[in-house]
Amino acid sequence: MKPKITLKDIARELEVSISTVSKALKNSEEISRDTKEKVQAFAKLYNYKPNNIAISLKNKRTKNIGVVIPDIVHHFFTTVIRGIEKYANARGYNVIVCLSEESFDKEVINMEMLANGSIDGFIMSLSSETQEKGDYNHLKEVTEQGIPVVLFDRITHEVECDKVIIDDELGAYMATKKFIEQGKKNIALITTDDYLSVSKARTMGYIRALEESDLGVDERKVLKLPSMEMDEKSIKKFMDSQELDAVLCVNEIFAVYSMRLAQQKGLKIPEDISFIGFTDGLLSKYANPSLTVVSQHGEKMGEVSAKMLIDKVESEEEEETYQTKILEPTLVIRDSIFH
Amino acid sequence: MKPKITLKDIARELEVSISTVSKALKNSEEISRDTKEKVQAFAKLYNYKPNNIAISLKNKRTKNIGVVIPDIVHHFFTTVIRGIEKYANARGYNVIVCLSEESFDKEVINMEMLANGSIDGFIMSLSSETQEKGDYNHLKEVTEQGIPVVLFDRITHEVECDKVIIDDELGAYMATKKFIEQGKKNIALITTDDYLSVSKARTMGYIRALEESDLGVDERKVLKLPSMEMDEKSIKKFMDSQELDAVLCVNEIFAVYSMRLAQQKGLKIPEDISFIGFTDGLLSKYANPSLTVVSQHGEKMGEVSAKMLIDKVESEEEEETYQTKILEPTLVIRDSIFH
DNA sequence: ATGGATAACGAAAACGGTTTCGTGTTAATA
DNA sequence: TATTAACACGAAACCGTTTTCGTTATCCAT
Repeated sequence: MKPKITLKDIARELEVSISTVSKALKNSEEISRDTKEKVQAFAKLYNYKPNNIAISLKNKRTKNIGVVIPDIVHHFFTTVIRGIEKYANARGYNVIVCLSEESFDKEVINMEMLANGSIDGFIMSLSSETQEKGDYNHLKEVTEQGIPVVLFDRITHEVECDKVIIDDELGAYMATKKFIEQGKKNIALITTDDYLSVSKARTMGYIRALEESDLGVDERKVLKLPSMEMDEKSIKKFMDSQELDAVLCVNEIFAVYSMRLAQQKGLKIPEDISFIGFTDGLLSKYANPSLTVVSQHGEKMGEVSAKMLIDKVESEEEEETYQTKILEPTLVIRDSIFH
Repeated sequence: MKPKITLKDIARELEVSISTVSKALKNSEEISRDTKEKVQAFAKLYNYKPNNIAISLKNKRTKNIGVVIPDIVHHFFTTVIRGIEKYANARGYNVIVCLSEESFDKEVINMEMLANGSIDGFIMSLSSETQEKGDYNHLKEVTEQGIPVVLFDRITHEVECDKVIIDDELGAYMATKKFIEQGKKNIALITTDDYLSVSKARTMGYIRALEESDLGVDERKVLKLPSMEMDEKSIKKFMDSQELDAVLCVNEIFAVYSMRLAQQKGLKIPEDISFIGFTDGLLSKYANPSLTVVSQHGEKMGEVSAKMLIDKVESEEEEETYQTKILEPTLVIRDSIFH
């Protein structure tokens, strides 16, 4: 086993001071050509690499960014992470991923762990429990310490920080409008309780589209589940209780499942009943029929979030000005609606 | 903005030395009750938390583990990460995720970045490019420096380190045998080139099952794609070229896609043709019909990997003894085969 | 009064770097 | 020859902890 070599080791071997070695490796003008060459050759030979931790301590910069998300086994979050990771990596940053698993306590603990010097900033999406409680003190504490935070997707307006969201209201509006244009009359919505910021916005978009049309909103056509967890019984009961010809769902799982229920009843998709979901994941692409979705552009969202965070981390000024970037959703047309 | 408070700050305010503060906070016997209470009260009041970086430098322990995987937008890797994260977190470790994106160079760069003090050990799954090249020097360098490594799923025997895999050969054997038991005669395999360790093992299991039966192996019934990337044309051509009554696929995407091809030809699943895939993801569960799969137990795999790594990191002795854990795959029966 | 034990605390080194500010030597200039 | 500037390098502080090893002061026994 050959352990890592340090500046001190090089200094000792070459009989110069540590400062000289440090400067020589940085090609400082202060050091003579001779010495520099000697030091650099020696360093290369023994594969010297500076210790990240020591540099972090000195610079008060870790080049790590903390990502705290509710779940990783959801396609959307996964793509966001990929976007963050790609962008951050290109700028020399590493990504520390922590999962809150929709739990307020875990979110708090994770943030506290990371806030003590492990990271330069946070990118996060709130757990459902946090949004339900409406308690954002852990976020406020972090921002008060001067640690930059970027909130994405599941955000709150009670914390002053940068934010990145897609226009969920618009996405739902576009989808609902599409149904209306295609002559659908009984358009249902399967969503979750309003405390989830995204569900609330999507519900509003659905309502706006219907109110703009002659159809109007029928509350019986809206199913609000307690969470994003799959709840087969409630969906089945809902689907069985009425005649529908279009269903908008806040995620792809609900959509694919309700498509199957419709198929089991012998309905033809999209002729008898059409479906649109949120999240452009594998499921949508390979479902049968393939599912039309409102794409949230997760990877783009991750990229934008990472850029905002790193820009703030690296900016000298302490501007207290925060922005909210709103990305446009797009409709990815597939076979679950008319083309 | 109130910046983080340090030992030095407390020492100055309370007019004691830094050492005294440090000891007082650790409840050292050396310090008088009075002083301890004073210090602890002050620390609590100002919410003192030790700086992780400083502690890391001192202890030469970061409490971070590096996870390097080819891709994160694959259900299997995602579940592994979740397993790692849960276990590591419970033991006070954070997880730094780096994506190689199936690229050898990125894998090398990521490892070099992390190996300079940022992490206490690696958990990784090899990129396809690395397995294709067969160049494992980056892994060897890391282990030579005394940094523990755990390889999972996509492993190599050329590196001495702990390993965690599922018995891919057995998984494919079980699946193929199931087809045979159900009277299937023309059993195809859609896999990738043998350089991917998992594909090779699965192909071997498929072959063993067939050879044990009267059927024997027909090379025309085996499709080897260049990578795990979806290749619709090749699969379509393969499926159209012959009469099959069962198909085993090395992932769920290939399986779901070929199921759809069969359905388009008017074949009934599972009566006319049955399907089994690898990876128990969303797709399998919500496909229509739902897909029978060989479950790889990703979360368990992550947990086991994390346990092995952390145990090694925290063990004093430098035992040079490595183990390979082989997890048993299980068949998750769904509607794409007879029940 | 002297010696030793004990209690309570501080100084300083160490972790591995970066960086500021000398300092000694040499060579050029007055 | 004396002064000075340039050159090449080293000492030391610093980042925030932990930890070892003193160093006082007090107290008790002799």
